[in-house]
Amino acid sequence: MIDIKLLREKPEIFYEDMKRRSRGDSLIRDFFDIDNQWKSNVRKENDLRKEKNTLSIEISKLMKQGLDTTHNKDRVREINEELKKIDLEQVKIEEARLSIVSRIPNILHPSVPSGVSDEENKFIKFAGKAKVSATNIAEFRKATENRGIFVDDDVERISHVDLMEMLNIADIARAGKISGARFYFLKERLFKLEMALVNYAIDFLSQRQFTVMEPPPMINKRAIWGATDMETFNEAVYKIEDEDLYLISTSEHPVAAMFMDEIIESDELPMRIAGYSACFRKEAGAHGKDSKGIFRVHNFKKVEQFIFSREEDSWDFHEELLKNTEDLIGSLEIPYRVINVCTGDIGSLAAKKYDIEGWFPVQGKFRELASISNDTDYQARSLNIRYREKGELKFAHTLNGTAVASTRTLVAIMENFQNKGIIEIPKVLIPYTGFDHIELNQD
RNA sequence: GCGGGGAUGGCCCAGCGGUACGGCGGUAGCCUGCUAAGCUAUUUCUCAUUAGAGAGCGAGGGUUCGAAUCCCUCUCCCCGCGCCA
Repeated sequence: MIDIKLLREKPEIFYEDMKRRSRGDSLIRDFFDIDNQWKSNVRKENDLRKEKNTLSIEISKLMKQGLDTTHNKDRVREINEELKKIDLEQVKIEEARLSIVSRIPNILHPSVPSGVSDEENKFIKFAGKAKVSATNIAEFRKATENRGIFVDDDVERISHVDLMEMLNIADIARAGKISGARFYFLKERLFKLEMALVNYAIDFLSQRQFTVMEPPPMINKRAIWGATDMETFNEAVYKIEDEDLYLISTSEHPVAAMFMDEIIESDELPMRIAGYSACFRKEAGAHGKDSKGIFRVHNFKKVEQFIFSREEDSWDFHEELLKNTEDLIGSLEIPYRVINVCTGDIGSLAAKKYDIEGWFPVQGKFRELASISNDTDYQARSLNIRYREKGELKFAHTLNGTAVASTRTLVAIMENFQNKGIIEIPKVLIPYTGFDHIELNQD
């Protein structure tokens, strides 16, 4: 949530921000309309309550003297009627105001590029060496602004969907039978590779000062509303029937909400936390997209980096998170590019967001593998997470970034590391898998 | 699931129908050669910002002229019992 005080004091900041997002003024103007109504009601209520309090004290005095109090009591009853009316109105106004305020996005960092769609995300860098087939070279060059390093790919590559079937390492059809589309059974070495990826990422972050943990996979409404934005909530979040519980779509949410309503001593900051969890996503807005295989699924595993920081440090930590994920994906030998996500694609929580997109040689394009955001104080304000510095309470800054997302990274490995019908294992993972390739599963 | 206890400003804690007690910590000032101690004021949110006013005692209802206090519903925590991977 944004800072209402700041909005009242410096509305021009928000008008300017909405302009950069090409979203128009109406949301901000609606806020002031309704906020003025709210203020005028508060004044009315305060006046009435003042009169009521005065009368109440008088009643107590009159009673002690044994005098008549009916006149005062009648007036208080009248006031109560009036208060009830205004209060009813005020509840509605507050609801409406909250729904407006919660739709006002975070204030963007100046370095966020302006743009309407993901087409205008800004290329930052490329790393690795991509295998690019002749038909995809133009696309690759464009996507890396001619700075991508690649070799001509003469190997005949097949999609991860076909590869999984050929090697008998996943069962999508039976998952469909019992659960529906976008579910999967992972079998044998592909399953072990997933476990290896997760364990590798956990060890990787342990060595970089992260406290590793597994959070609850379901959280209540207050926590999820505080941690997420409406878009994610509507498109991703599953609700548990008859319970105040929601399945998490990322461990970012329980980890962020972990310190809800708490005050952190400033010498405990920064707190680096790595959360590992299953992630459940409805994928409501993705009908027809990536409908085959395990690229886009309702459930996957993810290791997520999270940092609570002081307000003045968060931009440094944003770069640190990016570097961690780059080092991690780089160590897996997956070629990738980093982009600075533009105003039209960034969503409402983040003040700035980097995406790391891996090169998928079969699809012939870069696809998102990781997303690294600085939410500044926006998420912490909704969750009421503060820290104390020299006796002053401030909202913490929160940052999050993917370390590794299981299924998508598996697809990246399957597309990049297939070799004459087998899948080679990235070197750093071999100590975790105990094997160096995946061949036909005979079971 | 059953019984008992609890939730009060940043923290601790009193109040148990008549304007929220006190301590600790924080901040500002005074005092002191310095430090410590001591003294004074202040400490949440909202409206108005000049004086001032209102709200707030886990959440939501109710009774009452008046509720932290009484009644109902719910949430979470602690202790015991039961069940359980």
